[in-house]
Amino acid sequence: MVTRRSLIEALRREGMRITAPREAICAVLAEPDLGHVSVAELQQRAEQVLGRGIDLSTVYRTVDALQEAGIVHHVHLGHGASVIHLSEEEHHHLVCDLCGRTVDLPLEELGPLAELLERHGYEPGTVHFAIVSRCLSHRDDPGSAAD
Amino acid sequence: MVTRRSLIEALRREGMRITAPREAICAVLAEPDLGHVSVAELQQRAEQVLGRGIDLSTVYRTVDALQEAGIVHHVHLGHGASVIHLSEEEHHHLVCDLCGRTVDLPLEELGPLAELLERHGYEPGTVHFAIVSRCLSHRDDPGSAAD
DNA sequence: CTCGATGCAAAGGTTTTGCACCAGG
DNA sequence: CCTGGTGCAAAACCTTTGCATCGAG
Repeated sequence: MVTRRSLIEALRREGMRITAPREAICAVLAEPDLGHVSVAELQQRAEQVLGRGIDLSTVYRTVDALQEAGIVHHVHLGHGASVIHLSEEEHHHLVCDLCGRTVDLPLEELGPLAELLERHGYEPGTVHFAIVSRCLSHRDDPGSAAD
Repeated sequence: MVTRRSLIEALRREGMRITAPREAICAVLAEPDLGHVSVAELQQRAEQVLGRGIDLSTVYRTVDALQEAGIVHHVHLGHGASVIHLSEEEHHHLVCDLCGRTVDLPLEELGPLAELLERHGYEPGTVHFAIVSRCLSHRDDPGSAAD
């Protein structure tokens, strides 16, 4: 279980300073039902927590710091902005190439894939990834994508 | 086997006009050893074929047209620009989150995954996708990503 | 001749960077 | 204090769009 405090502790352990914006961002990331958020969403929520504005670049830099610390990862889910999620949350994504609809895949479902990654010298399990395909309602559409 | 001519025929069949830039782009896409190219690379190669400049927006629009026709797809391989590849070339990618190193996966290796996609109402087989993980030399690195 | 394609330029969205100032340790 | 974080502004990067002109059919 990740708490606001444990995230902040991790930052401190990395020799990073604890500032108000970072505390707010950590608070948002520790929200129990948080799936994955874009940097812009993270900014907005953190601003609500903090009660004042936080610059986007600050959010980007804080996310970088949290990535350095191995606490979060970001993934590019097909088109548009990337999303941030806790490294602890080991799930992956199925993304529809056309409508962007996303389904979370629990780790257990990817057993066979792990072996495949391993065989090619890639690390299974640790990193979040996205599988882009097409959902039911777009299965037989022509090739145009949604960007 | 995809040839320059077959690509152009496909465009014509879609009611699209055959212009010099499009012929050059099709010629590049038909190159036998072409794996996947970014739009910028496609532009540069097509300019060499054509012997004069082609505007980037023209390349984007031609790629869109070829996507409409179902001839090519584009994928976002993690960070940076997306890459274009022939739809016919049914392979997928393992991408290292940290260094961008890419391994091509033949379709056969993804058998188990197809069943998984199917179960979640996603279309297996048709769409190119990328699996982002970490390659051997970065397996135990901290979280920082390469963007 | 007509409509679609082109080139150019401008804008849009995401992410990064430079810099002066502020504040955590 | 001193170094690192912040906000602001500007830039970089990828992609899309508006518009006048050109050329394929």
